[in-house]
Amino acid sequence: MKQDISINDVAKEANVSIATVSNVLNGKGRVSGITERRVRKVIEELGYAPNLLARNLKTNQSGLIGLVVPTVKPGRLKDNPFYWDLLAGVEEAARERDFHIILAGIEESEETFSFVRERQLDGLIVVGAGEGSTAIERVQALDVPVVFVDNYIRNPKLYQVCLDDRLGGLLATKHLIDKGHTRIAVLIGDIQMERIQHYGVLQERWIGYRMALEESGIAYDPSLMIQYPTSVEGGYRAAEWLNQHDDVTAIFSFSDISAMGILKGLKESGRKVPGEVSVIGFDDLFMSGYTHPPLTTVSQNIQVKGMAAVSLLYNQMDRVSEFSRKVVLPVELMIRESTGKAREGN
Amino acid sequence: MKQDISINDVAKEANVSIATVSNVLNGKGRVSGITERRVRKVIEELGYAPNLLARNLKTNQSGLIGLVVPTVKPGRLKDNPFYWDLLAGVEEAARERDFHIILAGIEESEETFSFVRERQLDGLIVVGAGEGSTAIERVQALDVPVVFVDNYIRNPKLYQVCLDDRLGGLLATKHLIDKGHTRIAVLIGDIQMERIQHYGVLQERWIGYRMALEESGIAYDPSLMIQYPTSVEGGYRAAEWLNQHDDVTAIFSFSDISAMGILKGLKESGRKVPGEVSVIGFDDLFMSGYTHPPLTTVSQNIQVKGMAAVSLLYNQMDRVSEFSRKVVLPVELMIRESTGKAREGN
DNA sequence: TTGAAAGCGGTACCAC
DNA sequence: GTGGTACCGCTTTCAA
Repeated sequence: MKQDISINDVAKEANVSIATVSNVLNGKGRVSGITERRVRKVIEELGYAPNLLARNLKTNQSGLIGLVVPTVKPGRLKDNPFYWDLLAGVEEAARERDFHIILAGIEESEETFSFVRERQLDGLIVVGAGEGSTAIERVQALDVPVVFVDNYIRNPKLYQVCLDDRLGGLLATKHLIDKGHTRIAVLIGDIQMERIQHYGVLQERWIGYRMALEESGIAYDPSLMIQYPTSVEGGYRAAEWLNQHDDVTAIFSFSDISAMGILKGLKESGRKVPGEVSVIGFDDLFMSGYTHPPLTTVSQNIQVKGMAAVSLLYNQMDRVSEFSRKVVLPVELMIRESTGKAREGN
Repeated sequence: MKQDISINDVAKEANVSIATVSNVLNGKGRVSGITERRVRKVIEELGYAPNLLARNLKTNQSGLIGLVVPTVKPGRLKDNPFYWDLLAGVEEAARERDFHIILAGIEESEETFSFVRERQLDGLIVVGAGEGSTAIERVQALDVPVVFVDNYIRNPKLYQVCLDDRLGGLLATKHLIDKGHTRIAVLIGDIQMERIQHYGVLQERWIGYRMALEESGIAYDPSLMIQYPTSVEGGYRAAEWLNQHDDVTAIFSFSDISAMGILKGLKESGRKVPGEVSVIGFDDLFMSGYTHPPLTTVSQNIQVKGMAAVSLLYNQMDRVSEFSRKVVLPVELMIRESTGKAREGN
């Protein structure tokens, strides 16, 4: 490790005190133009860079924002390209104020979030923790600015950014109904329906789904809720389910990832999309326009989501008073080719 | 901000000195079992967590690994799901030794990497900097453990992890030739061919391509090198190019991302894949099995790549002597449905 | 086995 | 305008 040049070296070289060097560094205090120039020159020459650890120790800020994303297996980040876009948005917004992003995969159930305090993080963005989980309390106990992304938490004190999921669910379902579908399955995720209120995102989409049915006078049928995981594999299995339920002509997958599994499974069974079954997803991932057939889905701008989260964090740090602590981002129906008219004769 | 409990508070509460607390924390020095128990109890009660900023300031280590990924537009991370997988691998490996990942998008040309020294990063993983770029020298000047991912740098002193790109190029091309193709275009990326030696990854794949041609006695035709960007958009434009070059029956895209653009473009022009044109990619991204048609491609395990990079970093930190500083990961041909027999009659 | 004290590299207050 | 200096919270000699 190369020995670092410290503020002392600069001060010595420039024949000033470290206080003065610190002043020119931070533009605080009064420093004469002449001195400032000299100091800057020395800084340049020596290639001095301040040690943020020291600065932060003193100021008690780290300039670090933690991004907490869920893991699947212990220690393995969830395999979803979604997160990269989110991260990109977060990074971009953080960079504007010279924050850096520290990334941590968290196993919801057990993790302690101790690194937040240990590293003196200035803010935390938590993605997708269920309301049931104790993670939320634990995070709040940290007493650090936090923004929750894609959580539905019934607490107006909390800063959150989420989607208009309900509208998304409504739009998607309506679209299917418009195409003549009445038996519409939902790949809802690996949850028990009794506990759906703990999964806000899913619940909202589900409510939207039900609203659409209701508007059209179609009865809600709980047996149409497929409780497989929101993953490619889960989608694949959902395709099998569809094969055994021939009266079902359409399926609404609550994520594009699993919709892709559905598409794949259906294809392997030789069933036509949308000829025999219509498939609609949610997310509009980068690749969703490239599946076979291109996936009809509910679109969201994930990158903007990341930026919104950081912005909310800044509000907290700046103690900006706000109208609402909750940012709801819009959704849009993206009609492509995986949905079509319902088959005749049911 | 909640006022933090410091080591002083613990010491006071436990009636010991801070040195003793420090000792039990780090398992160093000698501490009697009875004292240790008492201290631990207090730590527990107070919910004390050590301030890493302070510790790191003292020890001159940060427990942080920087992951540097390229940006496209100023401040915008490159939109490629590839990176998420890489990150997942890095995070997983880092976590094993309680390192955290700090993420930074870098605009190759100008960025100073000053944050590496400012934050006292313990290691750096740099993804995809071209040999031409000065980034490499600048990084080395930092004098911190560095691993380069997907760079080809002809410097055996450097730690690198990369793929057997040449073999990948060879395999892909051979596969096409076996199917009877002789006019095989390459979507090589947005570069000038004279400067290809600055883009090691591309160059290696390209060499593999040429080797395959040579083995089969097919002449290399420079006019078949399409110099559009390695992006969906670039691929889309490449499809237009293909439309104007009817004698070309196959295209080898140096990334799956751009292959998807090709597929899309071809489809919109009503051209059949692989009936009229065969398309082969490189990467085997998560979604490549879900395109239409499923993409034949050269497969790599990106997550393992990330883990390998961290492992190489550890070697440096531990001053482990190694056989080679370069890890070459294997590739595998993944034959799916976007490649087929060449059209009759040329 | 334990504790006092000297830093690590900065910031910021206060005196000059 | 500038400099002296007391911390920030921890690790680490070195004595006791």
